[in-house]
Amino acid sequence: MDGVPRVPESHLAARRDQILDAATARFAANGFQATGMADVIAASGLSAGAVYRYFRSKDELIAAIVERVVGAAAARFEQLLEDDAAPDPAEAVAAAVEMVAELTTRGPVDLSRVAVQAWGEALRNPGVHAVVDPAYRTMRGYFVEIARRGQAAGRFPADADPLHLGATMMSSVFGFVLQRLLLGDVDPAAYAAALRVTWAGAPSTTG
Amino acid sequence: MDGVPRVPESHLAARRDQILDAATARFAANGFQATGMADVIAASGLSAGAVYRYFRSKDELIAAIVERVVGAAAARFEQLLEDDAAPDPAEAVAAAVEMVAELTTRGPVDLSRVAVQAWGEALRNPGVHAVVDPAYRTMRGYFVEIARRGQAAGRFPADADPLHLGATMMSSVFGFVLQRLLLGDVDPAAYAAALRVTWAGAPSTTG
DNA sequence: CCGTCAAGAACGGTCGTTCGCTTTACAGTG
DNA sequence: CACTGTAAAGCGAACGACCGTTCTTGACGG
Repeated sequence: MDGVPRVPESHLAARRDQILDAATARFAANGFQATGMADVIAASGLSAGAVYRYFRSKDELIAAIVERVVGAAAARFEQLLEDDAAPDPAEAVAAAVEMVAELTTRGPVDLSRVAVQAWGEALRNPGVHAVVDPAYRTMRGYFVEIARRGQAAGRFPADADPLHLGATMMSSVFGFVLQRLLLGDVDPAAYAAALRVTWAGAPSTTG
Repeated sequence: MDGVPRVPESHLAARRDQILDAATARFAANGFQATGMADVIAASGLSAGAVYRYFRSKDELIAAIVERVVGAAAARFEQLLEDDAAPDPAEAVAAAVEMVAELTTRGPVDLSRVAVQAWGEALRNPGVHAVVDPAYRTMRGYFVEIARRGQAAGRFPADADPLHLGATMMSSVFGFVLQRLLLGDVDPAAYAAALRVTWAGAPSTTG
């Protein structure tokens, strides 16, 4: 019945990535809403029909891109926890910032620009929020765990709230990304060094 | 000859504010680009022609709104500096977060939602960036000054970079705003308390 | 020769903005 | 204080452009 003329699945995935890469570049440059599908389609090198074969709507394309960007970052943080190393809070925050800086700027497009656009989009687009929320919760969960261990080691008061301690660590990452993009004069290494200074003050039982 | 029919200037300003208030509410709810002028016009209770009498374009309206929101916050930070009090870095950061939390949520619309939208918009709209950049530079300047005084008081190493120390403090504010909106489980008082814990560790020469 | 993939013209709808008209409110006048 | 001239203030239908999406058509491989 089916004459099944199938293109190798790897080629389909490559096409999908081709669209995602092109759309990521355009969205990073011009935001989600201000970028038209015609722009994305032209950048992808394909046709409108082809793009709509792989993504049913612009919203689905946006969600897929946000998922790829914040999902990759969340995966890195999860890996840090599974490695089961127990760095100082100071070291954990500084290393996380350096990791995010490297992760977002290694490719041809600055993925942190997409992340900032995703923040705004998540406030109005439930589909994007549903992607962003668990990803950032995972990342913050890493810091919350670091905070708990810090409490166990006597670096933080035992009665402090680990969730909010973790939230302040998470802020160091968000704030770095934002200030680097908006103000342009924040250097990853210098920022990480400053973090090590400000977080190093807490008393430690191990040294 | 001229019957100069002038409406009192206060009435003109009131109309302008009426438009700004309505547009702020719509933009806070739906973002700048995804909100149409028709939506703004309907919310303002005026007509298209009237709105376009006070603002020459949507971009000008957006810039005016962003200016009002981030400008008000920047003014508060400038005032803190002029008061010439020299709080601990810990106290300065915690108080700043509580001030921003109160400032953005006191009115009928959450202004921090507009701020997050402005971050994304500033990445693609030079006019918005030109408004956002100096405002946030002013706010960070407050923290940089706090960092300098902290160094003078021996709370930070003398060879640390005050700009990046200030940047990490600024991150505490950005990160609070973002996590409260995206994750929804960050409490201002508890977050400020956590900040006081984590920043209190640095050695002090005065106590 | 069937089914898949890609192409791109075309679609209805919505966008930001304009413009000609009406209404409003005040200064001058007697 | 009533009247009137005049320009600002307001209105809203209408505009061209562009939006995201669909659909017809053709090419190609099994």
